[in-house]
Amino acid sequence: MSPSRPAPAVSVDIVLLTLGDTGLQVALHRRDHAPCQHQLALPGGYVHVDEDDSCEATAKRVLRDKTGLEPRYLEQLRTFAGPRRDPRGWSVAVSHVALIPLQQLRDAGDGVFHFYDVDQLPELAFDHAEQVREAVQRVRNKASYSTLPCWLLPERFTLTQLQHTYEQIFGETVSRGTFRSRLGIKVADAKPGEYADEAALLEATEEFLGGKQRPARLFRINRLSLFKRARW
Amino acid sequence: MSPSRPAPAVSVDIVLLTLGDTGLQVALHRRDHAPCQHQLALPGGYVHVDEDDSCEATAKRVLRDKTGLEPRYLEQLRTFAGPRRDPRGWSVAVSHVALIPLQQLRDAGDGVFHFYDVDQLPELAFDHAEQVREAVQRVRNKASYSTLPCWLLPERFTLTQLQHTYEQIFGETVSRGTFRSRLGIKVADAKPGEYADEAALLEATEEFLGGKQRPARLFRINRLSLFKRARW
DNA sequence: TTACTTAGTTGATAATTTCAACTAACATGC
DNA sequence: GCATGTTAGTTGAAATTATCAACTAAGTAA
Repeated sequence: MSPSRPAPAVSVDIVLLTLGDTGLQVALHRRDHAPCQHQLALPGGYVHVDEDDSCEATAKRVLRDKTGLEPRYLEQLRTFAGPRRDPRGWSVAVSHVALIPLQQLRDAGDGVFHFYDVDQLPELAFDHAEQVREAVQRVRNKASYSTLPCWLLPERFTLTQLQHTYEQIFGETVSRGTFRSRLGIKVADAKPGEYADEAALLEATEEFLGGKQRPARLFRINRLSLFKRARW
Repeated sequence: MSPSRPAPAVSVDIVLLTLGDTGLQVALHRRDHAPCQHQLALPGGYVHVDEDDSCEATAKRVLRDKTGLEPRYLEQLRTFAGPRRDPRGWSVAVSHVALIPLQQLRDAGDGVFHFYDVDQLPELAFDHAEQVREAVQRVRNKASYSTLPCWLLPERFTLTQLQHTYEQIFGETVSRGTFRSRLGIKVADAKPGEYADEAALLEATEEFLGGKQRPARLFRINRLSLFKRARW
């Protein structure tokens, strides 16, 4: 039983976000071909049914081809579909959010993407502006109750760096005490060899980032953790 | 520029949940045709590109055709895709969650669906069991911080009915005081004509459900509201 | 009128959050 | 060495918020 009507085209789009000096930025490229030629657009591509095992696999392949990188954080955002989002007709775009630290993108060489502040978006092709808006909303919301912002930093980072990341995502300062208690960090309580207690959402390493003051402990994260929420 | 490879088939699946005596139940039907003939499956169907304006529209059409109903709550869950979920090859299923009160389903006539407790799922066709698991997880999680359970009740309901709904979703009792303060309900504080104050997440009506005791005020909901969360 | 049942409110207590002040660890310059 | 500056990390008292048992309210039934 195959569908009796024309199947819509299926593509995968990626809202690749990173943290620049001015806050969250999105990676865009200028389209070479019609439709929407010369317009700014999200990276994306068609599913290769002979090659890709899932839409996430398609997203990873597209990013690998464009940047040589594999994002440490990648999640499906939502599927955008309809008759009018692409002038060629009914289409389906499985949209994803990827987070990659800016330094990693710089190290991988550039020229492929232009980065734009998510709060000052230029005109975009297709429904890509809507995809970016939803992605940013998702990231801001998730940042408010989870350790998601860690994926915008290098693998090891200090608590102050992480706090600044949260502040840049929210666009407002957060209290240092509140921030640390939210993460459950109590370095000193830990027994030798384990520097994060039960409640800690980050993994403490033995390394320190020594600058021109007291060195700060470097932390690491393995999986997304959620902040404690009210019970019933 | 059309894709140079075969396009995967795109369908829409719906995890239709309702509240039975024993808790959350999912609507399943037995498949008439191959593949997975005679197996239990979620309602779903192919996108009609000449008819549907979006995947939500496809979902609504499928539900209308099967039940004659339009769900008051419908949201996209996630898109499931890959080469192995359907024996016919690479496929894409845009999965949705729909909530409909049991009474409404009963009134609409039945026979189409069988209802199964979500915690005692039988074997399902394709990856439908995974879709149900994710949908239930989403609903349970969202119930913990929002008024989502309201959509499992008739349009007007009492606070006690709503509390029982939360309890059935969670599978545990909740304190009446905690429950009411979470919803910001303070009926008496309201000025004449408005029975819900600023903080209230429900809209109070002027009607009461009189049983064999003190009548309970009926409430209504217009949009999903989120409980207050910790500030930064 | 009394007893019973469920609806709705209240407020003292318990738990949690917040933040300013404190201590710690380094560098630098005298 | 030692004072000073700067950032890291901790502490705990005060402020806020959550919780639940006890109370009041409004109906039915006998």
